[in-house]
Amino acid sequence: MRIDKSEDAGNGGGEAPKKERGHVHGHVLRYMRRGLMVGAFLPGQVMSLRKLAAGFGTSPMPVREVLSRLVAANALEETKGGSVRVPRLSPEKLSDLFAVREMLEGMATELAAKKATPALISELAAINKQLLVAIEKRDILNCLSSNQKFHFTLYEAAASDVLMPLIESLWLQFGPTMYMSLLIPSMPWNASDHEDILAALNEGNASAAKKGIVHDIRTTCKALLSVAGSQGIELPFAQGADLQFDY
Amino acid sequence: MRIDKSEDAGNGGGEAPKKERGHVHGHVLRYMRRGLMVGAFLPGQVMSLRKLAAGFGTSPMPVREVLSRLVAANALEETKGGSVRVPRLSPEKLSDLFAVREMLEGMATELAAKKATPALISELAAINKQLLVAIEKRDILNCLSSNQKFHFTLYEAAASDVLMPLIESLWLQFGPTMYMSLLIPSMPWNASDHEDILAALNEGNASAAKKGIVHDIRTTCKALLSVAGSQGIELPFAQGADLQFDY
DNA sequence: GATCTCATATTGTGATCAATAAATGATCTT
DNA sequence: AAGATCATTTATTGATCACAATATGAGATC
Repeated sequence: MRIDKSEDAGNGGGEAPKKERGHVHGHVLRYMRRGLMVGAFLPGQVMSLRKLAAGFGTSPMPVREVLSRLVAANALEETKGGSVRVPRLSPEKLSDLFAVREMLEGMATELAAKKATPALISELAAINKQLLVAIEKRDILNCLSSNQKFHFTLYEAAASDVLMPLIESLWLQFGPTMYMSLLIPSMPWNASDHEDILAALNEGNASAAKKGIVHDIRTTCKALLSVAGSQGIELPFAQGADLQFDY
Repeated sequence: MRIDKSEDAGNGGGEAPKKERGHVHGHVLRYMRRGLMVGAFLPGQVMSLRKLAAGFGTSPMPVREVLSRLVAANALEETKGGSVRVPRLSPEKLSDLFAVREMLEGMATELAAKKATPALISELAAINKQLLVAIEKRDILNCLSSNQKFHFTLYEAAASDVLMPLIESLWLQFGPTMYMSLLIPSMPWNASDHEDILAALNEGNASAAKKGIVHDIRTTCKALLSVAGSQGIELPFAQGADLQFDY
């Protein structure tokens, strides 16, 4: 069969729009997921199929599928009109979210600690060093990124393909709010719990590692709630409708 | 087979293609979710967009979106070719699944117990009565259905819109396997833990209620694993490719 | 000046189409 | 006769089209 795909190369004045089939939505999904965790999208922002498709250089169809999946993962919510937007979290929901995080990520940490290898620990230490640098420079993007990397490489070591998707769903949910909060000057940035966790992993003390993660999560939650209480979660943000694809 | 979502009847000799816009996929999604929990789909079964669309009397498009969401919720998995199928659970994954169930549903039960009203308790008691009847009659369908109803009305009382979706995701995952296992004669059917939970709720004893749920889940897990061990999870089933929409 | 109404534009939804890729079956060769 | 190759069929995927509902804005009315 194989009908000679041909005319991309030799075609001099190629008018062909270069069809390029094959699984675009995987790309888009990864991009959006990362974007949600790292602050490319803001709470309350509505996602437009056509705008996003234009941004990704594709048709609305793959984007529709991706948004659909993110809605299913509770990372996005749909309005009565069928549009999807980034949810705006109430302090209560944020609190619930972090309570569940403590359980799930605590469990993952415990499992991971029991399987921890020296290679894993040194990898985590390296990531934490990057995090410290990002904190030093007040670099929100790299701070979120390396913090996420630290947690997820740790949980990945638990090798539980049932815990992992649940944890990811939670991170997708609080991601945008987390980014918003880091914009506030009074928000404390620290990674002291990570040091404790590394120490616990070195000692092979699983329950101490778990305690460390739980403390880390609880501290973050308190910080988030305090800035939410002082300034209100709903900050006025100007860039509302526009996207930032350059990260 | 024809699902007949609404006014097919009134249309006399309707030649009109019956455009019927407006959110078909909600129907399909609810139907599929229930179907997964109640045994309409079997582990290993591959879902055909066209077949399903024909069954629902719609085009492949809304079905595609629904399947996409179910994949995102880990209720279905996609093959390398892009098809989606009902996952076949390994004993290890089943065990992991139920370990997480214990945590999440235990937490939900504890919260629910603290908010339990007499109305809720009597509702749960009524549902449990239906369950007992179903067990008596060895009616798999109503057994699964009322068991699911018992658990979910209990968890619903926790009023946590972060726990609920996670729990639903878990149920969607083990649903098909659960149905398979109930087909095995040696599988024990009982609802004794539910009685204990009702008693705990009546006493306002939250931790006892939690213990009851955890015990219920653990018992179910052991039963599932034992039949998996004796007969293997992968039973040969004939109806593989066909669907049963009539439940 | 505020509110209600209507027209416009933008959005999502569902259907159809073209094209790729996988699965299936048949034919040919060894 | 058994295995491999190739063609046919069927599957999903991405693009485009038509329609409906919603949101937005301007204009008129009270």
